[in-house]
Order: sequence, then structure tokens, then C-alpha cells
Amino acid sequence: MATKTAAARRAKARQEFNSYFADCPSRKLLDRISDKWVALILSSLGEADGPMRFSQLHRHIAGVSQKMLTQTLRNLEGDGLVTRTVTPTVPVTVHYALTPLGESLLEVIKPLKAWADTHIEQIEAARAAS
Amino acid sequence: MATKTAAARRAKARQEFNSYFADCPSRKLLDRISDKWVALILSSLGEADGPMRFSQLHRHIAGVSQKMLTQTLRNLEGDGLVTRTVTPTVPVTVHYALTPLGESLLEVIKPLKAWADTHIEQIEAARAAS
DNA sequence: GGTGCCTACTTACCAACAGTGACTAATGCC
DNA sequence: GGCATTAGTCACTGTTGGTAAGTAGGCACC
Repeated sequence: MATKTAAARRAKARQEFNSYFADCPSRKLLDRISDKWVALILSSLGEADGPMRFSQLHRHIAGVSQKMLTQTLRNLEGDGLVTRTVTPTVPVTVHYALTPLGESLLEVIKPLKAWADTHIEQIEAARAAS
Repeated sequence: MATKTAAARRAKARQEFNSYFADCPSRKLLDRISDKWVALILSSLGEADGPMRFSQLHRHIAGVSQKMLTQTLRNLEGDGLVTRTVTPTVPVTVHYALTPLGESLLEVIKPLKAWADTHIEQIEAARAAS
């Protein structure tokens, strides 16, 4: 009861902001895109000129756990960014490929990777200087 | 000693991949860029046509905790993407502004936001269909 | 003919990270 | 004098991601 003024106002403001936030789906999508592994997976799928198998992705990305790879791929599949096709061969084979939507996202992620490649030196210089 | 074959091979492979990973700084930078709040902070600073105060950013971004805002801003400052200027006024005032490097990153993040805005409907349709 | 392996996962557990709310400094306003 | 402000920090808590082991089911090898 002591701090009814500022704290209450701040809490109310946060509530309003949060509902505004929930109404803004592009923010949620941005969150999804900036998921740790999404960019790597899409890039891997884009570099290959065809569908990739689960184990190929796992080897190529090199830091991802099976759990997160599965999880992220399922998310991407649910969002319609990749397709998942199971072939019931001797050991089961699963292929992942980009959908056109996924390819369009890749086109906008590529510049980001390019930026990272070209500006990494400046960043490291800044880190060293700080 | 029982499982020396496949498990050992896999472990060794992972080791090699991890060291390769550590040698690839653009991946680390990509991780940094795809940090949950980095895109939001840079966008906010870019939308305003001048430096922003800590509380302005906090209000504008609307889901970020003070802790994460501070932490992310310190990271960005260390990477040379934003500047932090403290003015010792009555209640201390801190302004954050984009550096040229930060602005160049913003230029490549903007298309990402634009993509999110234009394709959100397709994503939501895919999510509903799955 | 039984042991063990392959793929593509799933699950249990654990550590690290992100969020929450309270607390701080110095000072101006009522 | 007490409360509010700004820009944080701190301790606690919950969620998230990593690790490693287990699972299915057929085949190859000894």
C-alpha cells in the first residue's frame, strides 16, 4: 500500500504494453526468426541445392543438439518454411527442403550473413578496444 | 570400452566440429545479432532521429526487462554498435545512440522486419493449417 | 541366431540464462 | 521530511537449451 503510485502506474503501463505487444504479430515473428538456430538451418538448406537429410543438417551445423534441431525443424515446418518428407527405407530417411516462403526468408537472411562476414573485423576491434 | 566405435567416432567428430565452430567468428556474430532484443533495440534507436534515453527505450520496447535491456545495451556498446553517454544531471541521464556501424547493421535488419510484416499472414495461415 | 548398428528421433535430467520485483544513489517538489 | 525520479543492481525463480541415454525395427556380420 505504500508504493501505490509509481509502481502501480508502471505495472499498469506494462500491462497495456504487453497487450499491445500480443496484438503485434510481427514482433512474435521477429522473435521466431531470431531464434538461435533458424538462420543457420535456413542457410544450410539454402546452400545445398536440394533437400537435406536430418543427419546432414546435424553434421553441417555443427553445434546444434539433436533435440534443438528436431524442435526447430518442427517449428519451421509448422510455420510453412520447410517441408518434411519421410521415406520408409531400410533405416528411415527424412528429407527437409525449403518452401518458397522459406526461400523468400532466406533471401532476406543472406544479407545479414554477408554483413556479419564483412563487419566481423570491426566488431572484434571494438570488442578489443572496450 | 563397450561403446568405443560409433559413440567415440561421434564424440571425436563433434570435437572437431566445435573447434571449427570456434574458428568461425561470423557464426558467433550471427548469434549475437539474432539475440532476442538486439533487433528491437536497434530498430528503436533507428526509428528515433536522435539518441534515446534508457527509460525511453524501456517504454518503447515494451516487453524487455531492465536487466536484459542493460545487458544487451552493454553488449552492443562493447561491440561498437551503440554509444552510451552519461550526463550527470539531477537524476543521472544516459543517452544511447547508434554508431555508423550500428546504422549499417540496421540497414540490413530493416528488410528482415519488412519481411516479417509482409509475410506474417502466410505464416499464420501455415500455423493454422498444420 | 544373437549381438550390435543404422537413422531419426524422444525423454530425463541438469545447468545456464532470462524475467520479476525489490532495492539503491542523489536530488527536486510539495 | 517524505515521496518521486533515473538508471541501474541484486536475489530469487522459472523457462529454456544442452547432454546423454533410450527407442524403433530391420540388416550385416560372426
